[in-house]
Amino acid sequence: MEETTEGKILAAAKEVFTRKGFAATRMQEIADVAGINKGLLHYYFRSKNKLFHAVFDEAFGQFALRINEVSAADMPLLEKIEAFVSQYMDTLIANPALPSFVINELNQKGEAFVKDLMSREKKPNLLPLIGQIQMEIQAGRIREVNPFHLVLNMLSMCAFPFIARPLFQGIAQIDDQTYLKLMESRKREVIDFIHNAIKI
Amino acid sequence: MEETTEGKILAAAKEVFTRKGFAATRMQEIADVAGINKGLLHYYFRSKNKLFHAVFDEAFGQFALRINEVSAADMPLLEKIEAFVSQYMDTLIANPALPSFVINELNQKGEAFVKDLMSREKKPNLLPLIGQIQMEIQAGRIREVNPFHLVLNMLSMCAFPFIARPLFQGIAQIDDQTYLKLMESRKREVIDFIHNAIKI
DNA sequence: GTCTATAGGTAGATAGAC
DNA sequence: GTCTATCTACCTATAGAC
Repeated sequence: MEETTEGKILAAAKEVFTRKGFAATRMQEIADVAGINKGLLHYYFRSKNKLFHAVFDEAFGQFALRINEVSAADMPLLEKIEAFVSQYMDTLIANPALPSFVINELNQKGEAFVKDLMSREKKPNLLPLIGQIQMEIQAGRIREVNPFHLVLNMLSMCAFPFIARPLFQGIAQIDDQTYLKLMESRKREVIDFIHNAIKI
Repeated sequence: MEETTEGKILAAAKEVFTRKGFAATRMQEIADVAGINKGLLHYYFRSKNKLFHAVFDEAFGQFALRINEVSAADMPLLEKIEAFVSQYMDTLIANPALPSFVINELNQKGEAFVKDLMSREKKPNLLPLIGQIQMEIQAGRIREVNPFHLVLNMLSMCAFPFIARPLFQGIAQIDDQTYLKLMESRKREVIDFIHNAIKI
């Protein structure tokens, strides 16, 4: 992020909002992390809600963009799955707290919030990928799976380990660094898992 | 839940805490849902924190119990996977908001909270299941997969669709009932997916 | 046990000096 | 643009009547 005050605020807000969620976040803490005065937050972003939306919309837009790029790419299916898992997990390794942030807020803000989000330009579109899966099935090149569930499986295996990270780290008794290394090796594991699950 | 005042409070607290999370929950709303006076909440459970722990510990205990039952059961692996997916998803269909509640709070309460939780009697134990997977691999009865990741895959595919439910419902534009029906048919799909992924 | 009233503290937002 | 001081509202928790 830039060195401008606005940039420092956005970076700090992203850090605190993603870690604590909207309701538990205090404007004071954002100001402290940014190293500036609390009043400045309101000078740049009139309210907590507006600041939150600046952070959330950017995160969600990035998520949608990444999904759509791969979904609509001109690539053989198996390659596409490999590219998706690899790229998506790299993004998550770089921003481990992001998926739980997005999903928590979607859960808590209610239906109207989601409806509004899906009426934007930058919404995720999985139809190209689902269509491609259907074609591969009809051509007899992969096993007959439900395309919706296949996509859901792929997203689940990529994202869930990051969302449920405290749980698994707690169960397995491992530290942050070890967990992230596990996620690194996980990419290959998930790709192979999916390939074996759908091959004829 | 019982018809006693304490029972009504616990039921209401579970409903509101799971829907809004700890920070966004108001004691007043719990009292309203329970149909009682706000002061009574403090009479029965001294503080918001204590009331929260009563709800959370119960939910987490149930989760751990279910995991451990299947993990340690005396069953062939493929049967065990089938039983786990089927039973676990049934629980989630009956309590769709529970996993995101547990996981959100684990994310937000910090490391000390998780450490404390894992030092209890009722912690989840996946070692028996992982050991059994290792034995099957050594016996050459399933493909060589990383046991940790296999278990993670299974849990991910079961739980993630419920945690990310608003997202997928928004993307797919379907209502609550349709989504739950999709989850019903998903059980078979996930079981087959795993079997194909690990078979020789 | 159950209610009303209120204390005490905190957080978002604003006003105004510099 | 940036800071200090403060207003206002809300929320947890308690005190006390019934």
